[in-house]
Amino acid sequence: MTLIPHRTVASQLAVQLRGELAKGTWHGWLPSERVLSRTLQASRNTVRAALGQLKADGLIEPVRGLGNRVIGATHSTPAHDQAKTVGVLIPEPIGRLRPLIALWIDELKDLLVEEGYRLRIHEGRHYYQTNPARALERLIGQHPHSAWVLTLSSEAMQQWFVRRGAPCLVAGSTYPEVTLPHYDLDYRAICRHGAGVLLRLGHRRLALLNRESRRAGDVDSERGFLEGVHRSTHSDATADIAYHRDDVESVARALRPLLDRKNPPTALVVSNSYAYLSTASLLAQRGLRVPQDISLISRDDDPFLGSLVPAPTRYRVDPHTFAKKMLSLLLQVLKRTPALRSPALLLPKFTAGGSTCAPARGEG
Amino acid sequence: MTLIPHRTVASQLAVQLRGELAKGTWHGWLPSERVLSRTLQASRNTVRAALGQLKADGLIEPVRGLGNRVIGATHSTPAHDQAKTVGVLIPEPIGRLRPLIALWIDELKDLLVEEGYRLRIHEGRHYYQTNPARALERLIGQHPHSAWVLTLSSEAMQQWFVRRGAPCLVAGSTYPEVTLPHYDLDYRAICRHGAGVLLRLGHRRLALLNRESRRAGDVDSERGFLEGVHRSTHSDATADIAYHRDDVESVARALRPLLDRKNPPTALVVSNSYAYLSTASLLAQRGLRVPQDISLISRDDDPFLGSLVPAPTRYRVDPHTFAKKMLSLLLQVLKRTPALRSPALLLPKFTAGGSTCAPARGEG
DNA sequence: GCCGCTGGTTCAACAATAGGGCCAGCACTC
DNA sequence: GAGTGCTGGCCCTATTGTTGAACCAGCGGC
Repeated sequence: MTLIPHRTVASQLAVQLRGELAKGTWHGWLPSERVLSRTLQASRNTVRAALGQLKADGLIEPVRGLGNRVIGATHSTPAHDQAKTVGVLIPEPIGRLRPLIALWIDELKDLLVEEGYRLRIHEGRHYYQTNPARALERLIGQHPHSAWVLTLSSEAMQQWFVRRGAPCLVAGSTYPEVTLPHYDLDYRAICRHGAGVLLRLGHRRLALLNRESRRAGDVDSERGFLEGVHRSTHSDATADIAYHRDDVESVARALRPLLDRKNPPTALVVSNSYAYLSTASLLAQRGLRVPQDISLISRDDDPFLGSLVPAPTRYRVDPHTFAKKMLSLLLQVLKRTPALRSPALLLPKFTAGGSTCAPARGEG
Repeated sequence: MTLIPHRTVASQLAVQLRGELAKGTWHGWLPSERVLSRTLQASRNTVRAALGQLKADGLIEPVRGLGNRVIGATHSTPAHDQAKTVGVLIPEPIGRLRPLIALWIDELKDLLVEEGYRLRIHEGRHYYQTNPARALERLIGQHPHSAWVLTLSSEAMQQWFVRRGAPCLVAGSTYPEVTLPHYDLDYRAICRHGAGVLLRLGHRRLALLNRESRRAGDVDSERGFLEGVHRSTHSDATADIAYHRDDVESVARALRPLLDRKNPPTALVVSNSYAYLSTASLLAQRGLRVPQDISLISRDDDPFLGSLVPAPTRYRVDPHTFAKKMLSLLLQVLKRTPALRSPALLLPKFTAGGSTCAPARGEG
């Protein structure tokens, strides 16, 4: 079973118009949009959406007051028979990424196949270094994909793609002043909410175990967490932040000074579910019990968290909905639909687990 | 210029479905509306609208509780230009499978695309029930794939495929007297080796926390584990076996009687890395420390195990090599190469971690 | 200046679709 | 016989695509 590719009327019209252009139906100028709207029996808005795609392909050039000029068929539309591929940048082998990320990338791959595109995964730490220009320049020179998807992207990467003007979609948050289309979880809201949950339970010494990488989502997490604590009605509440690098050792290093204090925090919010695993097992090694001695919230979700005891209080995401949204945005990038405004962020569903409870008496 | 006739998605789907019916794609019953909705990537409402048109044409007849029956058209000319697709059977949504399994399936999918085949994933508990004949018959009637890949397959499934003679490859071990091509890890050798490692460390009361499902690989695990203990030079060594169902509660139920004994085991081998997570956190809840109080070995590997402290002693597999081997076997099945004898099993690499040590004095 | 045409932009109203939930009927397991 | 999990049938709401209209700025001819 093969899927029908272009479902919207606008896309169907674009296909049809492309065909007419190729046949040489019109010389010099296209019929006016109002005329096309009548003959094609579609509203002018819809016709304009179709014409927008042709314009993006360089087939026509609209001139205000005159009409849509047919661009010389000198080049046989190389943009059209270009290999329809999309590149995805990831920092690590897909097997080392969090399963949830692998899941939505996988699903996006399937969805793109149905649209006639192929997804190629490019993995490499060097794209994520402080000055990735060389590596990226070489990459997109070697792999002429129709568009790029950036996961876990750094600020330098995002800025490079803006400067370079290569069609791209950020899977994650963008940095201030970076105007790329993007889609992400609302980490700010998540961490603000998490702080509120812990405060309501009676905790007053909170800490966020955040990632050191300073990615946009992590910065947002930090902001949200601090907002949640400081804008609360509990002026005696304190918020600490410690940083890890996703590996066991760095989590241990981040955790140690917090726990060695005279008054250690009674509740932690942990970024990255791998780090949650490390945290939970490190606490167990120190003889601390979750949640009696310390409450835990996982900012991120992953299937394996469901096998832990107690079940982590966390924010659950459906990789399917994420992939669908990424697809629709990606198609906008690919078809260069003009009105590409990044949509609202995804707010995952809070799931109370057994890893949180009120602090021990005298501790709050 | 000709107008495009069917603009709504529902009409397009109706046209497409009519074509499939005429081709004789389906025998007896259409795929369920929910499945069609997924494969056609349209909402069930839209699919139902399309099916309504077919029903009005008398092509299908919906039966509540059963499905949409194909009327007449006893097309005995199926699969003329059969789509080159391969079906994979999995018991649960791919997101709930172990990440390592998802990884090799994903990689196999990519490899098959290069060979011109498409991989379709069919998920459902009912294919794994005690008598799956009905569900399987219906499945392969609805989805005429060129070959099938069985993961986590039960004995009844394997026997059904043998009887039915459908081209198929078992990703896993086969049961005795089932002569299907297959490829798997050598669980018997793994568990025999694991028992030997623990015995050499000085443990004498060992236990295997095995899966209840009695899948071929689990049966092999049990045999290998018992061999490892009983054929050792330590005649005082004991081997217990407890069963879990992959979920937290059943792991807890399996663990409790073992640990409540007067002389609980000092070392465990755990099947399924999710169960390893559950075990580790349940032990922590009881105040038992790994490895000082009890040693753990994970029979299975998965990326998230690397985030645990202490690092689990385990047997590591590379999903890439597994996928490559699966591809070559699958191509033999697809091309019906006569000499198809299943190759040697894959023996993963033993990796000593921090979760095993010699038993406490007086315990061994 | 006027007019009538062109594309560019915005808007509210509407229809199609997506994505749920809930129900009754059927087959299988326990 | 109770329980589970599938099926189609039906309902609801949110989102999205589409419509049809308005108004603007630019161009050419009168």
